[in-house]
Amino acid sequence: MAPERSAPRARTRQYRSGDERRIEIVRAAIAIIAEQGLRELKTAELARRLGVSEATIFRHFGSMEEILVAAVRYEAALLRDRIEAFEGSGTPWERAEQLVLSLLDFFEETGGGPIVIVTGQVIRLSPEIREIAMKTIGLVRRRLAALANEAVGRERAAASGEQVANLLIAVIQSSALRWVMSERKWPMRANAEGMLEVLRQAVEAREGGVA
Amino acid sequence: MAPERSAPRARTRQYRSGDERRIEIVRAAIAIIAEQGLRELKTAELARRLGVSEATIFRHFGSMEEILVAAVRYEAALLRDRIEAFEGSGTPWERAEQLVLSLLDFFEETGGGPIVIVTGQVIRLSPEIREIAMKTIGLVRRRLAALANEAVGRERAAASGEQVANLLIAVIQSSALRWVMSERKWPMRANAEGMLEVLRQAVEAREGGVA
DNA sequence: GTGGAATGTAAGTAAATATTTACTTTGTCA
DNA sequence: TGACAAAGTAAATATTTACTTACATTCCAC
Repeated sequence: MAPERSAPRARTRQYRSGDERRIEIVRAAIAIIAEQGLRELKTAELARRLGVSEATIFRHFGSMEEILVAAVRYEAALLRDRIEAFEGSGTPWERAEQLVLSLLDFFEETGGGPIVIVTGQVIRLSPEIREIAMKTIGLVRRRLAALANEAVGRERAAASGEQVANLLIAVIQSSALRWVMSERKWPMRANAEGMLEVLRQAVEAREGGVA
Repeated sequence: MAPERSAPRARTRQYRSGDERRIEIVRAAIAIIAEQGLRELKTAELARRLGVSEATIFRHFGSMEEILVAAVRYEAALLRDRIEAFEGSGTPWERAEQLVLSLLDFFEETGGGPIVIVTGQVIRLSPEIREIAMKTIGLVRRRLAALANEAVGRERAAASGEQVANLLIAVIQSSALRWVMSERKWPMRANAEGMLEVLRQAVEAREGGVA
């Protein structure tokens, strides 16, 4: 039968451990930012989503600012783990492509959370948050640059590998942005695959190259 | 000599025509978003920047929402004009490169305003704003796609020109994001030039191509 | 099973923010 | 010149928002 007319709160309190609750809060915060934008992140909205009172949120965090820092830390850690766990197979270029696509799949799996870091949406919240975000993007960049450098071949100037890595980051950011802007209708993976195909030709041109 | 200790308002009222004032307001709004992010856009901050009272703002706009819509419209129009005015010279590919760099220069000249459209920062404010922003990006994309298609050559599948255009958009977005994230230290133009050089090779590989 | 610690919340409060009101100053044009 | 419209504002008001307090419930170690 129908539950309640419009239960303002779950009838029975949902007790959680502090750690669990903090993670719930952090994930809800990221979800709101990813789905509705930073402006819509409010304590009331957070409480509503979790089905708890606003006071509960402040039992576990001292301020909104703390929630934001924890949220960005949390997403950054997820992203870092994903990158470090990545292996891939085949040629360096194939692995670079796989990494890009794997990250985009990851964005989609996790509801777009890491996108708020990768597209700089949170960067102006505080210097601390900025640093975490920048460090994380730097990590992605270095990983891609390593693969790109291998793919391009060592005889060429190292700079070109960096530029290919920049392009791969650009593909990630652009695909993510288009996904968000299209209200998640435009698939990131398909979007990226088309661009990667073009890039592959540049890399092959370099390999076969002038030399 | 020193003006006032900390004049809370200009001693003499600054009268403007309604049209002028509305443009001032709209530009200040965009400047705040571009420099400090959407969260920092407040009527008080807007009034402070313009040296007028908050009531003045509401004489010219019915609500904050209206200001936002007007601001996005305004920036979109600037961007559209810039694209339509663009000519360029040389081969189609050279002109495509020039257009990308010209847009980045434009972002910098105008204090980063159009970036809030191109990187989707305002897209979730309202359906109306979303539509304006999407339309504008679509315009950029089509212009680049036309040039890219010419550059790639007609004998190849039309899809590839589209993909090259997507990459050019990606270069624009990524360069702009990096500029914003670096607190405007990382130069957009230099960043993009490196990537364009790599892309050129892909296009040339296509031209000379398998055929 | 009990008592203290952890978790939860209803009902606040204070500050911030958008918006309105009632009134003043300035421009303009007949 | 004077009167009407347009622009400006100080001082409210209404609402939203982050955060607190005082108390209730649940967990868990003993």
